[in-house]
Amino acid sequence: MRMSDLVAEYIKNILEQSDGTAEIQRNELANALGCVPSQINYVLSSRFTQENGYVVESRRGGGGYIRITRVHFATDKGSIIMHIIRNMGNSLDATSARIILENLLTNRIITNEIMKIMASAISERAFADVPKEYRNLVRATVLKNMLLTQI
Amino acid sequence: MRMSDLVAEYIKNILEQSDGTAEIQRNELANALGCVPSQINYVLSSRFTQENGYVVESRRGGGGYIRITRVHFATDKGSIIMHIIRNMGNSLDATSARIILENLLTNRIITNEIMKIMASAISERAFADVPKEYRNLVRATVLKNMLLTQI
DNA sequence: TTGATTTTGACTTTGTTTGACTTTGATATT
DNA sequence: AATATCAAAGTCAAACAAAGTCAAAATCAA
Repeated sequence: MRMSDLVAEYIKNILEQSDGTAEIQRNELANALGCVPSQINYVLSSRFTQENGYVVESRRGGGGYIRITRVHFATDKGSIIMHIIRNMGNSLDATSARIILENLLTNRIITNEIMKIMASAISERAFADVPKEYRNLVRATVLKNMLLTQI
Repeated sequence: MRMSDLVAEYIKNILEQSDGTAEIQRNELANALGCVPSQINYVLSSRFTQENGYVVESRRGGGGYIRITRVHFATDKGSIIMHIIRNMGNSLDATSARIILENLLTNRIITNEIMKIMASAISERAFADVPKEYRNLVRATVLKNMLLTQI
């Protein structure tokens, strides 16, 4: 079996047993499974993606950690949001973003207040400092991140 | 748990219970929590900053003390948020952002849900596609935009 | 056989902890 | 009043403890 699959399985196991959240230490885990630490990063970025419903947070320095959270989308709301995330692609222009948010509001998946926060976060104005060629990429990533908190 | 978080929590606890002001003795506290005295200074300078609405005063010598006060120059949500926006500058690293949001939550200026949305929108991962030299600029702009919706 | 995926490791960045040394204020001593 | 002593807190840089990045090398699959 591939190392990366082993790592993925290991993390999924923790998620199962803890109902959705796994907090690991990169070096420790790498050591336990007998791989280099950066392998963990590879697995996280290739398998525990937003599209698959995972949120990954981390902190460096003493007492650092990597936390993987699985959002489970059994509800209507959840599957609608995941559907959007999966179909969004990795680039999103401002107009499409607005339409997505309006639809979410219309269908009462998110509240008006939350819609406004999200809209403000991914507006053209918010990305004024981002070089043009990256804006739509960032917009997609940021929106996916925010939507994942709503499941 | 990190020593620094422990110290921060301890101080915040006192602030809660005393409605806004904590007076400690550095050596005593360090001793009680089992850390070196300068750790306290580290925590104060990294977590209880002016931008986050804390004032730290102290006195050396016999009978010395450190007093931490939580201040809200304004009492309404709007002015507190405006104060933060004005003092943020145009660049903001992930750690400072985290601390600002944590403090907004602690002081009940924003709800937990909104804190999470904002945190997800400005996390280091959300900006993975943004060239490094722009990330902190974007983070500041995005956060300001989101905070403005809360006024 | 060639393009995608995985593995590896050297190097970077971030955040925390520690301790030696300095400064300041209060109190006791001359 | 001047000085010595003691009891705080402050500073700063080095050591430590994580995680992240990136690209080369190895492997796999079509």
